[in-house]
Amino acid sequence: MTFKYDTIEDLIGYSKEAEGEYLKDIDNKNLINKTNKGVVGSVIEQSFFGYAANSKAEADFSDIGVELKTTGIIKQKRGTLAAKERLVLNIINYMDEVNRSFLTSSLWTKNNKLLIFFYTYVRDEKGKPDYPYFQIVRTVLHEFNDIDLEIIKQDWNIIQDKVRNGLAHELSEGDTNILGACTKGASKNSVREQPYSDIPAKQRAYSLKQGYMTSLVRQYIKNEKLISFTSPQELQKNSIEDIIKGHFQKYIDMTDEQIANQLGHNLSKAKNDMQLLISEILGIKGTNLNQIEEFAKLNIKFKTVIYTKTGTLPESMSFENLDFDEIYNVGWEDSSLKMTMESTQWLLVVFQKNKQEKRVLKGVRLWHLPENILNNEVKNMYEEIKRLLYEGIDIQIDERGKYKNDLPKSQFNGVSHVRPKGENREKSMIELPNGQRIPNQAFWFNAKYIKGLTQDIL
DNA sequence: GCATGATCATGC
DNA sequence: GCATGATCATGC
Repeated sequence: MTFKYDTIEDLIGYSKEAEGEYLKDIDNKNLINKTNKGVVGSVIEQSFFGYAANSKAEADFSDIGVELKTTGIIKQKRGTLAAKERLVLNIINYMDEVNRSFLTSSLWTKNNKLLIFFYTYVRDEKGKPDYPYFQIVRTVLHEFNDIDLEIIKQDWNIIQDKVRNGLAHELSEGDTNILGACTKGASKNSVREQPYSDIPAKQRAYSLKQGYMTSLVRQYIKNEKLISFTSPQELQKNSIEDIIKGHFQKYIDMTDEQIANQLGHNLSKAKNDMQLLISEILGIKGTNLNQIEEFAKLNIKFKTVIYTKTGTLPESMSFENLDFDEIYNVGWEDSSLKMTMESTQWLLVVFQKNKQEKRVLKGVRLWHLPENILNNEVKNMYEEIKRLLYEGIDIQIDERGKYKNDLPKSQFNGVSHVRPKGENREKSMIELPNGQRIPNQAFWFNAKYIKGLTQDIL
């Protein structure tokens, strides 16, 4: 193989020429019609750069230490941009990687400089990917900053520790923050040997998680500025969760008013007020949490959990409105519900009301939905909704004008349910794919389930 | 106390 | 004008 790029600058310079181009105009080898999965990577490698597909261990542009990657951007409901998926890096050879240090790891040697082609992932009117009209919007040489690097090192060590303890078969993407160990292979049966156990482990690859990729989209495409609340030095000693907990520690057992007073913050009824207060607890004034670098990169969202003075948890936890058109058309694996639930970490901020009905901070916890709950209870609920959309939902109106339906209730599996959420009746009616009309519905975690996750904090 | 339907208030 | 966080209302 010969390369015409003697320096990284040359390579970047040439890559910039792809910006604005549609895939159909780059594809001079007619690859779009031959392949589909990974088609963007193939077109960029073979047509734009003109070299043959490879799966070699060294970086794609090994002379200058650069690995080529392509990644899709989607537009979300409200117009914001997000990464379509995690970015998959190299496969983890458990037998070999376990003997390496971070700096000599396959991860670092292959991926420390990434040339990323961001493209818009668009669909045709049938909902299928419209490959010819994928557009390269930005090409970037991405290097990890010091904060990213410390978090990635922590993540790499978490993965290493599991392998060293003979637990490679128990690896899960939820274990880590930026660097994931995602399954990779033709089927569930794609397994590999691991060094300290006889149990075959699923084949996995390092990945940059979706939340992190979305933060790159925001930085590189939208030119958003993110503000950091921690430092590389602090991250060398502590995990993100411990750092967050440390910031909250001195406010525990204070009411939200007392916390606000201490911070010189005026509590308001604004719905982002709790976000502003949490930002201030973390030492940043006047910003929503999504502008904090670590929250963006780790895809941390917050939820308040408010117990009564007697220790009951009256309210379930609501999430996005369900998009019934999507559920009707899209399978579980590609659903936005699965995407949201597997890529988000929730900062649960737990309060309990005191005798005066004031909210008293009891503690915080970083939580993500465990993989087995996602792939069983939540998936089953999704499939049940899908079944009802095909077979018709039983929608009734009682004598008081309340709508009743047979969508999954809290008894369905003890974890989640479907429940209306929206403005008043007139404004919240939506139409289902089969033409039925129903009040807007959202996804909820049952109060009991949330109680089980947080009760010990009281 | 719990389940479930309903809707307010505000930001984007 | 809609999405979303929060909470109310009602019946058992």
